[in-house]
Formats: sequence, structure tokens, C-alpha cells
Amino acid sequence: MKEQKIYRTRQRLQIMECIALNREKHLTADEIREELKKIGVEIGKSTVYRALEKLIAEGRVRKYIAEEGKSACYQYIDEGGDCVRHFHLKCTRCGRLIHLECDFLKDLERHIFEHHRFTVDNTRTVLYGICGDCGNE
Amino acid sequence: MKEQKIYRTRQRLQIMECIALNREKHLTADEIREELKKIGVEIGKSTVYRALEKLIAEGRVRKYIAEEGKSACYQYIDEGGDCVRHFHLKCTRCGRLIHLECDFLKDLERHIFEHHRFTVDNTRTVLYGICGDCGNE
DNA sequence: TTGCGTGCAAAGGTTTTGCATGGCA
DNA sequence: TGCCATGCAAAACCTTTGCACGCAA
Repeated sequence: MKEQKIYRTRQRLQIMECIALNREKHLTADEIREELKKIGVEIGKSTVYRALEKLIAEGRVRKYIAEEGKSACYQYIDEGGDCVRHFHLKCTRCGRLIHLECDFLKDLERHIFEHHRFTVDNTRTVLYGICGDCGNE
Repeated sequence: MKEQKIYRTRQRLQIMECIALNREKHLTADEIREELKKIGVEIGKSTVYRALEKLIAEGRVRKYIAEEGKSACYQYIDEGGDCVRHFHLKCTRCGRLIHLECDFLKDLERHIFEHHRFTVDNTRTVLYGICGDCGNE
């Protein structure tokens, strides 16, 4: 099992920059291409998908399933930030992303590790559901 | 807004029976067709999808979306039963999808609802991480 | 007889892959 | 120079839709 070198290509840097600039939103693969097109940059579809794949593997980008049937969304993860530690809840109705710092979730991690031999990675895990505001309607 | 009549056709009954027999698993639309083919029954793709759609609307079947792009899974809901809901764990190394039925997760749902006003939807939530087998290497 | 259901093929949409070419290190 | 990356088109995938025909009630 050997590590593969990762080249810093123009495309990869621009995709990364685009996501970092839009860190408060979350973009689909195609929206990333659109954003880049606005500033005169064209990048092939497959390149975007392949770049995102690597960024997710590196833990620099988080992938969301926005809505069924629709395309996935991607969002920048601030390095060293709190997001690496806490959990995320995403409302499937309004799309809001809630950052959750809570000891109960640490217990969850421990429980799953001890009883089910599985180490949860919360940089990739998102809990989907309905937030309080949407549930009250 | 008027109710639409629902006919009890051969296909619908067989699909329902197939899901009910496999209640401890969850099947994709195509797996349902495969199962039926084993006993010499052939049902068109679209029929299966359309039947499942109605069964979900009736609350007789639950749909799980483990991963975007991949096929959805369907599972029978026991009437009056305990609603054996489960969560999914996915190993990001070997790709294995683990079905987790565990009371701790019910506690998690309750906790998040009571303390954070958020209703977790376990039909589309997947916890990512490293499974025991991969972690030991 | 009415109108919902079926099944085929085709369409739709997102993501992946094959392959020749390009470019980082 | 040796690989990895790119980009195009094509393929792969799951799901939905159009339409003529079938069948439950």
C-alpha cells in the first residue's frame, strides 16, 4: 500500500480556492464549474469530480447529500477549526447546517467503538433530519 | 384532491410479499426483481418502482438512501411492530456498509430531539468511519 | 366499462471510466 | 523522464416517463 503523489495543478488549486471562498455555502460539482466559468476558467467535469474525491479523502472537503435525486454538495472544511471535532446536523427541508458540540455525541463515538468495533469519523459524517424551525410548521 | 383507487394486482402482491419475507434485510429495487426471478416471476422495472412508491406513501415500506448515486434500499415495516429502524455505518476504507440495530441510537435520536430540537432521519443518515477489520491492519 | 396498472424502450440526470494528451516535479 | 492529471466522449447507473395495451373492480 503505497502513497500516491499529488501534484499541485492549476485546476486543483482553482477548485480548492473556489470552495474555500464559498465556505459558507455548499456547491455542487456543476456549480463549482459555473463559479469558475464566471472568472473565465473552464475545467472539465471529470477533473472536478476527481479533484473533489481527493479533497474528501484528505479531509479538506465535506460532501453532503442535499436532496434525493439531486446532485451532491461539497463544502470546505476549515483546517484546525472546530468543525473537525464536532458533529453536523443538516436539515433536509431548509438546508440549514447546524454545528453540534455535545458530549452525548462523544459518548456515541465511544459506544460505537466499544460495542461495534467501528471508529466514527466526524469530518465525514452528517446527520440528516428536520430542524426545529421546520418541524414546527 | 381526490383519492385514487389502488388495485390489488398480481405484481403488487408479489412485490409486497417479497419485501415482507425479507423484512430482516433491506433490498434494492433490482434485488427485489432478482428475488422474484428466482421463483420464476418476472416484473418490469418501472412496475417495481411505481409499486414501491405507493407502498412508501401508505407507510408500509421504508426507503433508505445510503449513498447518493447508489441505489436506494427498501424495507418492510411491521404493522404495529416495533419498527425495527436501524442506522448505517460505512467504512471509508473497504466500503462495507454495516446495518446497525442498537438501542443506543434510539437514545441518540431522543437526545438530539430533546436537547437540540432536531429530528434525526435515520433513513438517510450514514455514519462514516473505519470498521474493525480495517482498523486492525 | 372505467381508469388504474403494466412493461417496454427511451429519456433524464449524475457520476465514472477509457484513452490519448498534457504538465508537474 | 516518470508519473500523475486533464478533458473529451462514451459508458455506467439508477430512476422516471411516454405510450399502447392489459386487467381489476
